[in-house]
Amino acid sequence: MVIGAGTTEDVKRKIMDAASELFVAEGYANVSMRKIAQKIGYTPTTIYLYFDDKADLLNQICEQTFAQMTRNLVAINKLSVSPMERLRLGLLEYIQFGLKHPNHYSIVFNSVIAVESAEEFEKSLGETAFNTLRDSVAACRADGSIKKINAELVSQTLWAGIHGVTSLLITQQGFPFVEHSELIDSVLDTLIAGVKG
Amino acid sequence: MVIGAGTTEDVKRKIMDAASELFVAEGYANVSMRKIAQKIGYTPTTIYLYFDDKADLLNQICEQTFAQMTRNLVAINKLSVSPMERLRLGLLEYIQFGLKHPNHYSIVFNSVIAVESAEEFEKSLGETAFNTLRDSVAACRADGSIKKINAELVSQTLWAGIHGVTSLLITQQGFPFVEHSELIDSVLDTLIAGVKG
DNA sequence: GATAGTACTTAACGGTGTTAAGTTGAGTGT
DNA sequence: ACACTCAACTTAACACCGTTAAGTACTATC
Repeated sequence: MVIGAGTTEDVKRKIMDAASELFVAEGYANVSMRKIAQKIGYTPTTIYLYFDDKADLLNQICEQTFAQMTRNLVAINKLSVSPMERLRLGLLEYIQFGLKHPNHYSIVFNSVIAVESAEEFEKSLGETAFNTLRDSVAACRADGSIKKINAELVSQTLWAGIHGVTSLLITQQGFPFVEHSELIDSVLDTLIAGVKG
Repeated sequence: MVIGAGTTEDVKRKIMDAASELFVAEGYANVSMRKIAQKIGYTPTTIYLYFDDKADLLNQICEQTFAQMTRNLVAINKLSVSPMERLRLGLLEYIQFGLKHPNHYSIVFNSVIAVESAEEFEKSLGETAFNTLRDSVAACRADGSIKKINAELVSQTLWAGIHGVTSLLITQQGFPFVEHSELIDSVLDTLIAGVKG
């Protein structure tokens, strides 16, 4: 095949689509390579022609999803509103995106990432999204709406806060939370009030 | 055996101790029933005489661990310091306990808890620990150091914050965090400042 | 028409959680 | 002393899992 490349990519795409669908519907642990293969009419071994292993397949699916989140966050940072409003919108988008993709979110942020592969891994996924937060905080410091000196510390504090509420709402579904939007607003209010300094 | 009852409990204890040790050392996913059994010189099937299944075994181990956390939190709430100081000490203890038992913490708070069993589950684990937070917040409201009216909302907001930093420090080990104690202090300062109202 | 290489499958290895059925041995009742 | 019961534990197996080495079939090129 000379012009090819289309076919190979098509199969890879079909695998990722099928895996993603099962993954969202049944959760990571309940999705086997055999199930994915069966869904698209292939043998399990075929998947290994396109992905190193199950973790690689899942990582590529998550990377794809989180690339979308980063695009959303970058778009928000370009809006013509005050830096502080942009910051709040970005934090809210992070939470809402996590709640809309709970399985992906849990894979990326609720499972322990081995220290060895962390440097490369973070470069592609979390780090790029986190950079939009860094930018947003820097803009708030530049216009004086945040007084604290250590912008990195502020950014990490904010991340901890929004991750906390996102993660709890995903994992502790049986807990008697107040209404979700009320809790999310409260977390954002609290973080922003606390961070202004 | 007439006075017995000791033996049965001893085996159960041995299983839990062996499982807990492996669990902490190698992580949940890498601990098999066969490994646990081998460690104490029994056959894997013996474990099923004392526990429903692997999840039940792990849950009972986590329950035991988190009972200790609750005892620590209750003790802190009895200290003769101001309600606000007690609140902060309790929040700090939660974070430090999580970081000291990262595997247990991840099982309980970083994996999705099925909605069906959540009511009973929460009664025993999270709920009792969370109640110490509710008490502490109520004391702060009573003495005027927290002005916000909705104490439940304040408690849940605080939980989201401390869970966030605990969870991130456990799972995102490759991320270039500032020094842990600095980040933890920042999260606590931010939450408390934001929550006073 | 032989050659090379791509796309995919067959068959298997070593592992997993879990269960039905069997064994062993100690305590009880007669 | 002998049969019985019952608890504690094991043997053997089932149905799955992720993964890999080897093989097949087809297609494009020389």
